[in-house]
Amino acid sequence: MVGMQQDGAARGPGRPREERVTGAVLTAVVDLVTEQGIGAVTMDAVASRAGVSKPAMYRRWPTKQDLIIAAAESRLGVLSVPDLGDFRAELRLVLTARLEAYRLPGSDRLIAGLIGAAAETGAGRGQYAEYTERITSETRRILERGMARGDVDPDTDVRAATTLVAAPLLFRLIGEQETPDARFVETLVELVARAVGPTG
Amino acid sequence: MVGMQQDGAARGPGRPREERVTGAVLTAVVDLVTEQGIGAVTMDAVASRAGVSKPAMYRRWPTKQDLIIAAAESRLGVLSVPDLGDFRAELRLVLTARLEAYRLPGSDRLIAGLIGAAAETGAGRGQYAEYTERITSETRRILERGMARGDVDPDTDVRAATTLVAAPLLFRLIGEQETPDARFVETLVELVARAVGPTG
Amino acid sequence: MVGMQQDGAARGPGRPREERVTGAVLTAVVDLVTEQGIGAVTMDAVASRAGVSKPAMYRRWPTKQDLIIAAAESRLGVLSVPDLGDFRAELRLVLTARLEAYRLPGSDRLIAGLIGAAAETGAGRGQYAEYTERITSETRRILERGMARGDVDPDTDVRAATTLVAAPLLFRLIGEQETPDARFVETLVELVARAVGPTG
Amino acid sequence: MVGMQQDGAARGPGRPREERVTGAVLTAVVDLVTEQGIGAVTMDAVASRAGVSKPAMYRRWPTKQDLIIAAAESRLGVLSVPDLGDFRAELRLVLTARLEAYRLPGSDRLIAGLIGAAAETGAGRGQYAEYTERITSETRRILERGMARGDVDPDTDVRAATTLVAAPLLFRLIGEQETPDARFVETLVELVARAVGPTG
DNA sequence: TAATAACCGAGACGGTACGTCAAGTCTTCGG
DNA sequence: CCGAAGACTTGACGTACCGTCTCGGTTATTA
Repeated sequence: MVGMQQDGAARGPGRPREERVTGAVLTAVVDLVTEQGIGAVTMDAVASRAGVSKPAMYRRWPTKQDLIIAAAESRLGVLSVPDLGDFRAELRLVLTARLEAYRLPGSDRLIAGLIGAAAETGAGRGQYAEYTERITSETRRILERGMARGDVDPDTDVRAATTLVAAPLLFRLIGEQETPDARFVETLVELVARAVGPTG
Repeated sequence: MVGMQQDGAARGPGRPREERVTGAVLTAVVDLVTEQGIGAVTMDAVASRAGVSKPAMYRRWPTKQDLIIAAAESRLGVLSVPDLGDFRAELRLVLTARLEAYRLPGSDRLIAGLIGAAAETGAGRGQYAEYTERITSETRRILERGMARGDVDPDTDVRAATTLVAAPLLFRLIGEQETPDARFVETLVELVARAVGPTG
Repeated sequence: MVGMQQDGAARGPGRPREERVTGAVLTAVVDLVTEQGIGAVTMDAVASRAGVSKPAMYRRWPTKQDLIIAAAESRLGVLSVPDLGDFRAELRLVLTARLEAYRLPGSDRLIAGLIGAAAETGAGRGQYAEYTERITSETRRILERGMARGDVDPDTDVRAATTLVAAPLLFRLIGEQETPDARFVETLVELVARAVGPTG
Repeated sequence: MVGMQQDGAARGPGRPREERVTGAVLTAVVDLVTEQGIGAVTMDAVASRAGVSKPAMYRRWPTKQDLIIAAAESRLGVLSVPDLGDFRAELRLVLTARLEAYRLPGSDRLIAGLIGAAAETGAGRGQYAEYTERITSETRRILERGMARGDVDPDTDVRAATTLVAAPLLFRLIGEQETPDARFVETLVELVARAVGPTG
């Protein structure tokens, strides 16, 4: 998270932050995006909807971008894929997890808003890259595991292959403006497996 | 284009629009984005830089989003790939053309701005989808040609494969915040060719 | 009038001006003021309502102020009071003529607009003063006639007295926002007659 | 005043308005009018000159008209004339007070702007009438006092006489475009005193 | 128990951009 | 040359949003 206090640390003096605020704000952002698009995500609108004051928000997220990123992350469980002994199966698990996140209502607009927000400032770009990294890292791990195991071609360019896996779902959601479905995931698994599978 | 008059049509009464304005404005947008990022693309700034008045701009593009979309489109030549007798070669040609467009300075910011702009209004979405269609249509054609020719698996899901081709370059540019290079294109050609190549 | 061609003069080459335009425009101004206030008197609105083009208007009245003054004048017949042998009677005639003009619907707004228009530019001020002069000149004449005749105090300051006569009707209309009536005129005649009547 | 908070009242929650803003803005309006005419009274210009933001101005005065009216009012001290035992003397005092206000530089343009502003909106008219009321009320009072005392004709129409007193100074300033002087006031005192003095 | 420190809602603040509107000019076509 | 139609520049309008700050008050930890 961005700008959040550590939990276990010894709390300093003064009134502690109300837990209520953080949750209410993130929920308000997601709801507003879902119902009315990111155009409706105004700091004032979020504050009003969450029943919270603006300073309380800015204490937690120093800019709007930070808030939107946090809201997007709150929809994306951190994924950890165990070794299933099979590249295809692990790949299917990764993509299905992403699919589920993308199928939540408003995800498309939230992510598009995220991209737009990152584009507006040079400042927000680092945080956005970090966000992307989180999306791709698990894919990289299963590719490497597959190479070690032998069901992925050992000559594969891992970074390129990772991009190949991560991009299509997002492109369908944002570029083609269409919510991806399970069939699409299944097709992708097949295509990617053939692309990086061991040669002949 | 958005809101532009037909060319050959008989002109109505009144003073005709000055061609100069349209070109100067689109150029100004692209230049501003390139030099200072979309944050600098203010309607006033564009007007000032193009030596044009704001009302003249709003007559052509009713909102800022429309203007940004039009500017992005003005950077994208319509691509037509001839039959080269080989799927790999045609695929390389398509991706290289896209690569060149993306390597133009400021393309990343322009496209990110485009996504953000489209996300802000329900209105802009149709135009954005149209923009995506232009990116993907040629790819679809060469896939179909390949299937007819026999160097693409006849069972391939064409739409899914199209997405697989179009997405990674864009993801690298926008998501990973990195300008793609020729090596990446080469790797992609190889991966995609193996993914959709004839089985066995 | 301002900026109008002489009538009898030898006309130059080219299409002559249509008489229709002048009348239609002045009527449109008065109607718009009456119905919606001077806020609605836009050059475009007037042109549209009169079924006339803007250049045609600007050929006749070089600025908006000129047009408004012309419209105001079109409501104010030039007054000429004959010698009635009695100051009170002549004064009553002058004030009644003004009363009738002021009672026309929209007169208050037209005059207030006139003042506002004159205030906006140093340029319009001369024309406005000329307009005021036309209002006051007849009053000055009957005062002088009364002094000669003997029913006005020969020591009267004519300019001050003229102001005393001209001002109250206008003040009631504009300042007190109330349409003056015949009783008010009668009272004014009495008050003014006592103010400037022969002493002793 | 227009839209201003009560003084003694318990203040509501939230950051209180800065007193500085109100004063600085009114001063800026008066200065701009004085130096360059009401044509120069732009909301942006006022804001810039007062060192204040536009929204801060619009929070206090919802339209430009309201601001101009408020600025005009800020130049008009509330007048209270004591019983001097003589109608002429009290009348002279009232008119001299008005004269001084009108002689302040820029008063003519400020008042003309005020009339124009009030004319543009139905909304502003109430406030303008209130402004006029303030000008005339003290005159009404001294007339009534004079009637009680006996140096004013008991049959005088008080409202008409009030108008007779208030109007000429303003007409000279606005209509005749001339700053009134002490001699004019003296002449008016004499004329009005004869108009309403006891008969016979 | 008192002081202190950080929190809370409410809402005003400066700044900046938005999209609109009006005035007055200019350009095309046709009469 | 006049007319209608409509685009053009200039410049102001009133609004919206961002991120900050100032209030009066509350809630915890420390002295």
